[in-house]
Amino acid sequence: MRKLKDSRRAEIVDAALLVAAEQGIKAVSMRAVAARLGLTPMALYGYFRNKDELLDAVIGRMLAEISRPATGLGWRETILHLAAEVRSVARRYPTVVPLLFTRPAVSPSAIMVIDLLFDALLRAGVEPARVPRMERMISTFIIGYAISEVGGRFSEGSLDTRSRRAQLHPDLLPAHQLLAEHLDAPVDWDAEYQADLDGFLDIVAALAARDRREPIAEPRPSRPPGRPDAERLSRSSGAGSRPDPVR
Amino acid sequence: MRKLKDSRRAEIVDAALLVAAEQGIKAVSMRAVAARLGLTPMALYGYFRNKDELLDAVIGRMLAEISRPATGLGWRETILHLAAEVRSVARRYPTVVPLLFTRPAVSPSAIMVIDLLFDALLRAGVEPARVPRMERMISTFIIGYAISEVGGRFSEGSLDTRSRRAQLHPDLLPAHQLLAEHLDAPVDWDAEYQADLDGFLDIVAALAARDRREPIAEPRPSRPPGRPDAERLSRSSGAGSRPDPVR
DNA sequence: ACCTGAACACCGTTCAAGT
DNA sequence: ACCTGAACACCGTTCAAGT
Repeated sequence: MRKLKDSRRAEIVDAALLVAAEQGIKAVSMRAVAARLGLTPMALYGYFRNKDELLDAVIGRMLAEISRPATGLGWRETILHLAAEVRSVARRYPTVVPLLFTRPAVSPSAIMVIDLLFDALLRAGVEPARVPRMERMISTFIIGYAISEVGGRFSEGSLDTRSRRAQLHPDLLPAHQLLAEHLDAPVDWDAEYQADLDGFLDIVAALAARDRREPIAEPRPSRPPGRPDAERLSRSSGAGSRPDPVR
Repeated sequence: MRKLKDSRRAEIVDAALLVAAEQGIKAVSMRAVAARLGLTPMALYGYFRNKDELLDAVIGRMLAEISRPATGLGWRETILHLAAEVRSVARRYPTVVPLLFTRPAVSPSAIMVIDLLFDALLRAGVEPARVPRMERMISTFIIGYAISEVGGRFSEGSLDTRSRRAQLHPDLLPAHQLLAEHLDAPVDWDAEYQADLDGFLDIVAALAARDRREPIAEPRPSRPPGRPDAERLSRSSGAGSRPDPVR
């Protein structure tokens, strides 16, 4: 089992990812993957104990498409890079992404991404004891948002006020009525994602400062530095810049 | 189709949820659900167009177990209540929860929960235009964290440094090496969830203040009011209380 | 109005066998 | 070392029929 040719194993995983990309995750059957390689289903069991193990490998293969951040990038740009990569991978393989939340992050590529996040947070000056949970929060947000977007949790069905009202008596949804005009507005997902993530990173910066570790000197490229607070969370929602209450 | 007895429909959904709770989501087949009711699989197709539609109803049924927050609760307690309810539902039906991220939130119970969140954010004083995305961020975190915990993304496989090192050459994981002592420490998930969520709510409060809408007077029960910042994010990680850099 | 029976085109996986 | 064939116990869903 362990010494079957690795190249064959890779071929199988590639085939599975292709099937997923082309026909959805439901189409990824041992039989379909084997057929794509001109094999019998049973051939795969020489390389994977069962289908779950194959799917774990598919997740790893997908995450392996995340490119390493360029060396010399600051901690903030590193995280933004990784977040953008996750997003682009999610769009490339939308039906595979939900598996990320379903299986533990055990593949080498997943662990390497986590290591890069750890490293970035340490460079940000976050206290080491706090780094692991900070990483969990950030990656929960990044993955959660990616899945929600491609998986349809944010899609029309959930946004359209009219279809909601059609299902429930309006009186049961008072807040929806108050927000009606804002619920049907088109959403710029890229901007929202970017702004929310920026907000997170401002918090990271604030925590790092609080930890009294010298944050790596690193100007924020997109706006003047020195305002490590939650302001970014509101950026793309149309409010003008107002005095900042937390500083 | 539309006028088949609603009670029968509910029986079917209940049966499906029971099968899921007892034998996992994979065991929820049209055949198994039907058998539990003494029916033929084909009987279900009178009530649901297909299996996906049944699963959507199962999600709705699960969310219907979320209890309404008591009237008179403040916005903050309302959100904390809902978050705690999602968490407890997730533990009750761990294998069903991942479906939350897979299907749009279209069931009446999902919409009602969202309406309660909208209402809480409005009462917090958040500008209406900003409420929908604030809701998306909060519920992404709440659901994402719930799934990660029950679904195993945070489980041993992903936390144990030793097993990671066994897979990859240590030199490839420099940050893991630096953090080794903190990675094997036991995690109090409840405390982490609570603290992170508190951090979010501090941000909400800060944004509301910035929006210049009068926040509903509402003392924070768990600590002195008036510090709407990111501090809570670090609460349970062992750092003593230090001067707050953002205020 | 509600349900069944038979059939079709699929699954994952085991076991034994082939080269 | 690598793969196949046959078989088992399952799937979701369609169609026609029953009461």
